[in-house]
Amino acid sequence: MSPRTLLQYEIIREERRAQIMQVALELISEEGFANVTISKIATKAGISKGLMYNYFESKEQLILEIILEGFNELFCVFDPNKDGVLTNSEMHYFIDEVFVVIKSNIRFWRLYYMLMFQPEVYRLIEPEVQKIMQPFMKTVLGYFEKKGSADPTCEMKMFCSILDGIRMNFVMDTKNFPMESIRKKLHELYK
Amino acid sequence: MSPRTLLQYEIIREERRAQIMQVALELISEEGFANVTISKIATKAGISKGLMYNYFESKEQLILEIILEGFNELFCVFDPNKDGVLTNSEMHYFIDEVFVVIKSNIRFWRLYYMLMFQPEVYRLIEPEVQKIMQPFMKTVLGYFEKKGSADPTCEMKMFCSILDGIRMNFVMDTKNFPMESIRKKLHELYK
Amino acid sequence: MSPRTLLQYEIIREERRAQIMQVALELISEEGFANVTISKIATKAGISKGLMYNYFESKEQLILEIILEGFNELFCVFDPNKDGVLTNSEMHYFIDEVFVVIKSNIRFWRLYYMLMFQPEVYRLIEPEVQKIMQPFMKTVLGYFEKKGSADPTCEMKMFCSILDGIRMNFVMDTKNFPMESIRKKLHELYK
Amino acid sequence: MSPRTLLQYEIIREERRAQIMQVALELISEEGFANVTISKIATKAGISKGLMYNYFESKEQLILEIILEGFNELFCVFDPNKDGVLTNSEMHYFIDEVFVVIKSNIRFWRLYYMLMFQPEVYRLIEPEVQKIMQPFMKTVLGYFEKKGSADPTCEMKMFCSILDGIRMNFVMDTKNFPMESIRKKLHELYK
DNA sequence: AATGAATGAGAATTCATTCAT
DNA sequence: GATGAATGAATTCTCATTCAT
Repeated sequence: MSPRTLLQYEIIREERRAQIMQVALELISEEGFANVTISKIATKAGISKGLMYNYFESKEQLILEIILEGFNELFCVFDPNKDGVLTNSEMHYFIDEVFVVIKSNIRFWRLYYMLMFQPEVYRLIEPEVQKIMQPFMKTVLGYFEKKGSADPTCEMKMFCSILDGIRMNFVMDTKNFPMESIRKKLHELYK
Repeated sequence: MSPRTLLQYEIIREERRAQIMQVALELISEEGFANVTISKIATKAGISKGLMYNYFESKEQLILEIILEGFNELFCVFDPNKDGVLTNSEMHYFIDEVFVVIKSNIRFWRLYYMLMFQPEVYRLIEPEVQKIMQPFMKTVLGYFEKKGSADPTCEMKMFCSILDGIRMNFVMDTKNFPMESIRKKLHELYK
Repeated sequence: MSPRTLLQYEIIREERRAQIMQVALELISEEGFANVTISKIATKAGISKGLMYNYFESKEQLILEIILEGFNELFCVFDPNKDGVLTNSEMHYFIDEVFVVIKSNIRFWRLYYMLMFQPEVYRLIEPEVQKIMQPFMKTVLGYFEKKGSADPTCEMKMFCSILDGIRMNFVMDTKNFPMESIRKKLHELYK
Repeated sequence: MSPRTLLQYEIIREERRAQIMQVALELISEEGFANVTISKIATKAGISKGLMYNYFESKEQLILEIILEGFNELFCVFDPNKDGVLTNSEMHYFIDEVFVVIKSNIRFWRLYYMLMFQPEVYRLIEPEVQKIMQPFMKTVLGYFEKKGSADPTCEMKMFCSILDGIRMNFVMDTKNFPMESIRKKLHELYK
């Protein structure tokens, strides 16, 4: 029989990669970081340990790729127009998007906050995080400057902290967190 | 010299315990959770590995005790008067205290947020966390109810989220976080 | 186009085999034994891992075939005439040939000495080595006997040792070894 | 009971280290390089795998230490007087010593020649080898210069090659190599 | 003939914990 | 109380080999 075509191999690879990343994200999200082993991921993905290394160079790389992919998905959302200037209505669109994004990817955010507090892992992703966060923060800063805030930097940090706090509490206890009213409250706060 | 009394031994023991816990907290805070071993703690504390087990049943127990002690220190602060009712000025005293508490024990809070996102560890401390947080949240809830808030639960969750967000960003990047202006901002927000 | 004949297939097959062996020899010679994997050989040879097993039963077999083929190439040289008797001038022709042979296949000799010191691999090739070396040694022994040496066996072993030492030092540091003057020195020694 | 004294621990450590190195050298010598695992060494030494790492940082380090210790034992022999000048009688003392040294440590020399042909391992020990070999070669070079040799460098390389060849053939087949007559032959050669 | 995904056995290494002294 | 040698289970990672296509 003839061998698989390159395309077929490519498809298999992409599916497997996605599957492994998915499974790894689930496991980390559920069992915490330290308890997830290559073995567990492989078992849950229904493949052998060895095959993991056909798709990812190392456990570290796998984590890195999961987190980077997660960030990449956020990219478009967090940069609504290219001039980096937020109008009032865009600010509120922004806030809504924050809530959409977190609700649609709880596990990623759980992983994100896990990593934030693991210095040795965070160091790995810091550059990427900065690359995404910086323009976002700059845009927000610009917004407060334009509004004539007395201390725009403080306002911006406050805004980011509030978002972090909300996200954090939401991923910690998804069921009981009143996301919808919090969203409204936030709109009100930045009216 | 006369042999030490039982009391003296007890005091020495307690000091040793406290020292070990202190060292462990420092190490975890600096090097992250996964990289701290019993060996490192023992070395930094100037004792042998074996002796660690004379003071703490297991590594898990050591962590648990660190976190519980940290919470115990917060107890008094977070329950200013026994009726659990906050006046306006008490609320602002409260806010100030939050900032004092975090600034005076950054490492503890770093550990706290580390553990928040480690499900299997968090499970261990959850009861304690609840025991401390519940009265606090109830008090805050009462405050917003008394103020006639339309959705006091949401207000309370928002308040807690904001505090978490601030603490989190502060412990993540202590040097650059504008703690003082954020504190003022917060007072303003809850005027 | 007409399909290839069986003969053509056979030729292609042989060429492929030879190429794989060549590539393997290069890799082993450059990167050492332990670091050469079937994967690397296949990649460098431009074929798939799987196909390797179409040409060679196992990694061990591949090594074996490389070394045996190397020896086969030496056969003719080391047995200049069939009576096994060396005249004086043949002895010197011999010495020259030793130098020609080693210079023309440094990598093979490097592999040869690698294997000499890997008992478990050497065991595999020992019979072949013996089959080639024995007549050679016998011939050399005869030479010294005919010359009336007091201890021809010792002379023969000495001669072989010297050759080994020269080869070894040459393959170890090809660039700096004064091969030509050593060759002359050797001729002088056995004048 | 009182704990062991520092001296007692020191003694235990030194004995264990020596034992492990001894066992490792034997195993490598008998089974070849690639087939010796930490597991095998531990088992033969009657200890757990884990304990190996209490004594040696890594497998690589263990090898390195074995080879360096072997070289250190040779140091004194290979530098008979400090001026680095060999008289005729010293040269012959030298030759005798070469034979004494190799006969008394066959396994070390087997390991040495194994390593010579493993580029990736040899790189590790090359500096040490050079440090020991260089003065030796310089001394031998001086000897041939003083004797008025036409090409002292070539003479020196030849001398080294012969020694290598002899050592190599001896460790390869200790039983059948006529060491004593070869020694005499060598004396004769450099009369 | 040809591919490369997949396997599985085994390698090095780490570390919480135990234990004889 | 105090030590650190010793254990053993678990972890990451490698690679020769097989196999469906």
